[in-house]
Amino acid sequence: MNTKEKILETALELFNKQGIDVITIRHIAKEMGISHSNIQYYFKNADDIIYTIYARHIDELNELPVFANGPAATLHTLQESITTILEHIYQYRFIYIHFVMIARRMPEIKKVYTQRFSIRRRQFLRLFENYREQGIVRTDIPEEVWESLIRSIYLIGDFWISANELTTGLKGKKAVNYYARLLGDLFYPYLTEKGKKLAAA
Amino acid sequence: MNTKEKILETALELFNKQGIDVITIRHIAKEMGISHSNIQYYFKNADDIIYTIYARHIDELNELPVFANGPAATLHTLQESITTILEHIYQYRFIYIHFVMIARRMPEIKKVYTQRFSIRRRQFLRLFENYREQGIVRTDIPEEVWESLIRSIYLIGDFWISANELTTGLKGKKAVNYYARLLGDLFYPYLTEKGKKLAAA
DNA sequence: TCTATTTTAGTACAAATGTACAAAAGCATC
DNA sequence: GATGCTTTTGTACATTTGTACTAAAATAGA
Repeated sequence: MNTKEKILETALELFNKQGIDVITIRHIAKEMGISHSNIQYYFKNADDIIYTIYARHIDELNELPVFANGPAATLHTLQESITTILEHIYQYRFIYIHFVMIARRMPEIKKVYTQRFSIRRRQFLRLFENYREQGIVRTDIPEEVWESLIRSIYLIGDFWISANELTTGLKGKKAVNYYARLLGDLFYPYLTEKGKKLAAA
Repeated sequence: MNTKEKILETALELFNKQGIDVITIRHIAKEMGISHSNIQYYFKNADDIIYTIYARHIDELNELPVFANGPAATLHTLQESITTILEHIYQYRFIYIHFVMIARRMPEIKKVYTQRFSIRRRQFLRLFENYREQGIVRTDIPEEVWESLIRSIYLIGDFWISANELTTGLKGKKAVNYYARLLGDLFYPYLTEKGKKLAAA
């Protein structure tokens, strides 16, 4: 019904399927059966659409309990949170495939990203501390290695979409589960005996 | 002197600096002070140039001792090999920033990539086995976790360039060292006491 | 119903790009 | 110096894209 919403919906679909390097305002219009001028009425250009979609994605992520209330205390809720996040990312996968290109064209996106990372980094450090206190993870790991782990988690979180398209080629839920597990496995060698039991439970 | 070589050189420079979405044959020609028809004489189009550069990069990687003779036996030579590989990747960074886009446009690249991965995967599995026998890494890690580690290593190896541009923003050698260390740290929790001592030595 | 506002469509234009082609210039060989 | 091959240039054309502008259609409020 709502033209603006339908434009965003169609754009997301086409961007995900074919990429922002191929899809123009005119393609979106043709797909919708409207004139490209009509799209221009709502969005200045394709970048404007991309930015709107990106902002929506970030808003949705920020509304997730994990980010709103801080990371989950137990290993299982953490794994569930990861899966939920990856599901959201999969829905907006074109962003991640063209992340650098988008960030180059729209510096605000880079700024927002950097801010988010520094917040999430602190959340993760707190979480690890919590896990150490609970005896779930090892206490003999240097601080810098935890820092590296966080970086690696976010690197994988941001680029598993690209890696999947390049190699594994999984679709939808299968892709999400595969990479949620990959992120889980990243954690494995940090677990104590107690942690392993809790994770297996 | 050699026009063809100079085209490849200039193209690499411009692609690295500005991205393949911005740079066309005409830009490369203008930068070189020659006509675009001249470039067309050597390369059918921009994708042809990209493919040639990609092939050269892969050839260079394959000539590295790590891949020619199999992975390094000691932890230090492994770390050195990683650094060398990342240096090569940095030189050809545009490929990694646009990896999915390039692979979509040129399916042969995807094919070559997949083949390479399956070879390297086996090399890594052998290396881990070797390390277990040497008592450098833990023997209580499930097979699937080692598999996941390999995937993670290659995911980071392929996309640290993008992550760096998005967040850390390091240049040249600094970027290489930072991410070589990140990959090294990924290994840390797998090390035995003996392994840690060898790594610190 | 009339009017003003919002929404949609049509068109037109400049700039950029890929591509093709012919001519000119350079160069080596006879 | 003539000949043939390689390299380089200039130009031209169709297509695509972003952008601007005007007019028509739809809608809401009086």
